[in-house]
Amino acid sequence: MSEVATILHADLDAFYASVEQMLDPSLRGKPIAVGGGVVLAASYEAKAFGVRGGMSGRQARELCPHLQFVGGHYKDYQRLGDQAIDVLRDFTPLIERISIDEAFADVGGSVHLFGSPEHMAKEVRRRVREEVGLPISVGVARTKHLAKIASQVAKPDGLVVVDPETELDFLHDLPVRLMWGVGPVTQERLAEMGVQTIGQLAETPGRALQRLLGHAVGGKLGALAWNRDPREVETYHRARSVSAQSAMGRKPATEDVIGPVLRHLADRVATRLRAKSRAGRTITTRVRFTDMRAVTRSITLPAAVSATVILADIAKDLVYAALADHPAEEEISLLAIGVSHLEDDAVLQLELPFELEHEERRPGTEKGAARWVLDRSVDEVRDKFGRESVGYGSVELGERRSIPDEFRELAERPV
DNA sequence: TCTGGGGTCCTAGGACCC
DNA sequence: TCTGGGGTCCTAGGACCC
Repeated sequence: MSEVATILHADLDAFYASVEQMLDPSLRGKPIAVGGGVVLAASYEAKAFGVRGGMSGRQARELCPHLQFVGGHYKDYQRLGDQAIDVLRDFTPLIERISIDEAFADVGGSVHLFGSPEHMAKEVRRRVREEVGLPISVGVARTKHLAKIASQVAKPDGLVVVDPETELDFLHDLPVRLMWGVGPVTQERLAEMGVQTIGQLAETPGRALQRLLGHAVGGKLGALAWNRDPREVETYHRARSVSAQSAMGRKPATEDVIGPVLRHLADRVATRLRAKSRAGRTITTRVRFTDMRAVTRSITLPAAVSATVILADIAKDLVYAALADHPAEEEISLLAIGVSHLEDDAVLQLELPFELEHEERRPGTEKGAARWVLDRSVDEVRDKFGRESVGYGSVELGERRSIPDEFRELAERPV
């Protein structure tokens, strides 16, 4: 086992809110939130009032009457997030980006160039502050799990280095909620057993944990509590599914609502699949009712699909199947489409001359091919003239969506 | 004036095959 | 006729992450 702490976890603080405060100095020092109906990010001044991400706008305003909601500069989020991670890249190519504002780095091979990991962490923080203008917290430790916890402990705008000699002292007094994989439900289940800290978790017999939390979760948490984390920094990652969803507040479950929304979602998902030269065999839809209960329906096809119209047609069948099983529900609050079981799309990669050979793989045969050709030309026009130049579903929607499409793209991971 | 959006992984039961 | 076990795939639902 490596005895040196070489893993960095860097995490921009209150990211969207910090960007807004950087761009508009009049917002600095004030409680602000990015979002509207729901809080996407809150500044530390707002967090002091108990405002948290994911909270409804109304609830946030009750907690913090002077809370100021600011519009999202979505393009800037992407640009500045990239810029901050690029600072990390100056120290090592071994970067695992987890999201727009967060990444692991293994600097073990860079010590002879740049000095100790702690020194590099300080440099990263200094440069991100000076060159990007944003606060970033960094944890340094021997494992990813410890580094991630360390950066959380370091927030806001701090640095925590976990000495390999004192790892268990660091870990065992912390609440279990800080562990990767412990959410509200698991925290509550553990609390019922009297387990509040990671140290108490480590003292709990593995069998009891697995009985309470299931084989996988119980085993994983037990290992982490005993400070065994075998994970390495992974620089390459491929998506296993692609999905899109649309919350609708409260709408009647009728064709004039469902049709346009599903076509729009299918368009988003299928366009992204084709851009990655991928297609998927399993189509999943989700319908959420007004009381927040949700049902899913899925089907696995013999061949992978990426054509917009085919996806929309299948999704529609699945949604109506779900609704047929819940005849009492007259209103819905969300629709979603997902595609998984992804494959590289040979047709797309080889282009037209080889298309006929592969046609039989696609449901609908020659119709499928014709749709694919149409979809590709739409993709090309949009590449040249912008997404809105060709409408599909979105035009019919004819209303402003609460979350702009640019923001949705931010959640995308590299292919 | 309402609870966003995009992902990963796990579990459990059933179908089907050997 | 009843009885067994193992493996794989599919479907529905959940917990969790950012």
